[in-house]
Amino acid sequence: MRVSRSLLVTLRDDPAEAEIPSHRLLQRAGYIRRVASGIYAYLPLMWRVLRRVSAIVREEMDATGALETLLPQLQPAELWQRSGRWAGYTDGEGIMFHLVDRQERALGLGPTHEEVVTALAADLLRSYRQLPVCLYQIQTKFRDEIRPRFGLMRGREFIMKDAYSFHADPDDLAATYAVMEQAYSRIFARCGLRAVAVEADSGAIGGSASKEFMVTADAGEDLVLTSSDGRYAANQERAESLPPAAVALPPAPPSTLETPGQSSIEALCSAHGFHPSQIVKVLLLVARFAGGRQQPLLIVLRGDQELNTVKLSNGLNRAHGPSWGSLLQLQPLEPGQLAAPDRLPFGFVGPDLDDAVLADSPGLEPTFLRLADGTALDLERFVAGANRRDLHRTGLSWGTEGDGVLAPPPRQDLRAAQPGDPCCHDPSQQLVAARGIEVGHIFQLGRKYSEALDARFTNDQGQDEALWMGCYGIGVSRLAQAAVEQHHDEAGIIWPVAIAPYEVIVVIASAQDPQQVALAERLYGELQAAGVDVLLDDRPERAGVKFKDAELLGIPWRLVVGRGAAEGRIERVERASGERQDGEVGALVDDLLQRLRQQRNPLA
RNA sequence: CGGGGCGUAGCGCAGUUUGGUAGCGCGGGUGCUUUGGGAGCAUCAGGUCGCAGGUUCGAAUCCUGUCGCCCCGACCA
Repeated sequence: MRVSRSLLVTLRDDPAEAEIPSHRLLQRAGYIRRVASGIYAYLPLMWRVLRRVSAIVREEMDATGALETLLPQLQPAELWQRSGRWAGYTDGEGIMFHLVDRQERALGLGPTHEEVVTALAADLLRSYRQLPVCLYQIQTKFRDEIRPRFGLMRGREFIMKDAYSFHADPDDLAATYAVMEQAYSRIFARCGLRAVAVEADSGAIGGSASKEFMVTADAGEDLVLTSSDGRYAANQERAESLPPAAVALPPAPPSTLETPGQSSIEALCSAHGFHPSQIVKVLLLVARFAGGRQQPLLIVLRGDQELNTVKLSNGLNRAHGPSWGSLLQLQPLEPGQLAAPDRLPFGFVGPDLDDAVLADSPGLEPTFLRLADGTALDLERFVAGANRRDLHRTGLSWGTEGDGVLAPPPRQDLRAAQPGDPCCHDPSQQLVAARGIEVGHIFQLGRKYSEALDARFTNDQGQDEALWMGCYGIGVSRLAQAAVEQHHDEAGIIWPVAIAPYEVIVVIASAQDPQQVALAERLYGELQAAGVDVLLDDRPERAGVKFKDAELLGIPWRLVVGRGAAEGRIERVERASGERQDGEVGALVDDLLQRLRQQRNPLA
């Protein structure tokens, strides 16, 4: 392709709306344009990148035996009602775009395809002899994100590869899950990304085992915790760790403590010399369930620990979802929700707070659901609020009766793992925090969807049973931007060869010099004939402009035809290393072709 | 949804406090010079100042409403 004909529009200034480097660069170098919030046009250069990423994804998916399909984006509400997800995905802060057609039928734009693919499986799969099967597609997904941001990172319309596997038993599912994990590692490696697989929460999609693939980058929206020996990595939502040891509170009889205005752990510690682990803190929340129940929660944690809301939500769903409907929302209890806010001394609350503070509050259940993390329950003695303003108690303990003895709430794992915590697999290792961009997520779904949508097959015993399912996603457009986030410098993008829009750019230093033009044209033709994706910068610009653009675009190799053209000499510059070589055309090109063969597929 | 900010030429911005009929840089066209690291000079084109009401002799500027966009948070396969 000739640059003069390529609709290349680069910007000299950073676009005002872009915050992170990858978004700025993609916009500035003419790869994407915003059409509306979270909705982008992929310009010709970007489309080439996306096609190359897709090609790698296809090769690796095909290699696992998966079958490519294309499923509808417009989906009937009825399917989603059958899986039980319609309300959750469309009400309130649901993320599904939905509409009503001229016949008053409700439809949604697919944010994911479990329903459609499971309905198809129900129709097509009848016998264990057909299993396992894995279907995949590369297609645009729609999600009405609460806050789209960072360009393609969190868009409302984006390209995704999603795959769904069907199995006769859980072992076979686990085997395919392992194959997919391998395929994913290969895909990210081939795309030139440093990615780590981390244990993850399976979230709203449901299921048991789940892993996320994270591209490490400062702009990442997720916090990943890894052990320094590399044997453990997990999303913080899901991470497990050993709690750091508590500092024992010296034995003393129970007593009250004047704590004027000391409503935070820090204030308490600095005023009285406590260690945060000697204090028991109480969080008051309200959980809203699909059945309409608004349940006040009293959460007890050790003072140095933080609540992991994902663990709490999962626990609530498990214990109460069947009777109260699924958990919709978890929010702090606000004084405004109480009939008599004055009765509740926020900041001085202890685990034994009386349910009476909730009395007559409209909409709220009249009693707290009380839960305590093990770290708090394992304290022998502790400090806690006295349930009266400006007053705490010390020398408290857990038990059934006695002075200063509080009834322990039911135990549940609620604490968030933190950087610096000892690792479960080896207490001598500590967790280290890194930011990550989620580019892939694989799940063992189990039978959640097949049971809901009645996707059944006949097993080898002649019995009818629900299919076992897995699902596997890769954010294709997000992956492309994540690559930029990981590979750029001051001057612009530095594409890995495997996903670059073009592998080589031939720059004519002076388009007025017929000798330069002739040599560049010859070179351009030869490279094309050799199967190289090559750009020819034939614009009548000054050399400096073309060099800047080549760097901004991030083309891995630049061949400059300039002063040496008459002697058949050119300059070759590698974008990533900045390494320059002057030499005779033929030799430099031969060497380049060799390097390209290797760089196109680092795993080959 | 809560908090904050911004909508003025294709892009980046000034002008708004104190109302007087719109400007700068980049980019685009043309001509001359220049020609290996985002050139110089000259010249031209390009804006219903997001939109709708209102106040005023007069509104980019003041008031009301509305739409859009960005950031933080909540939220999120």
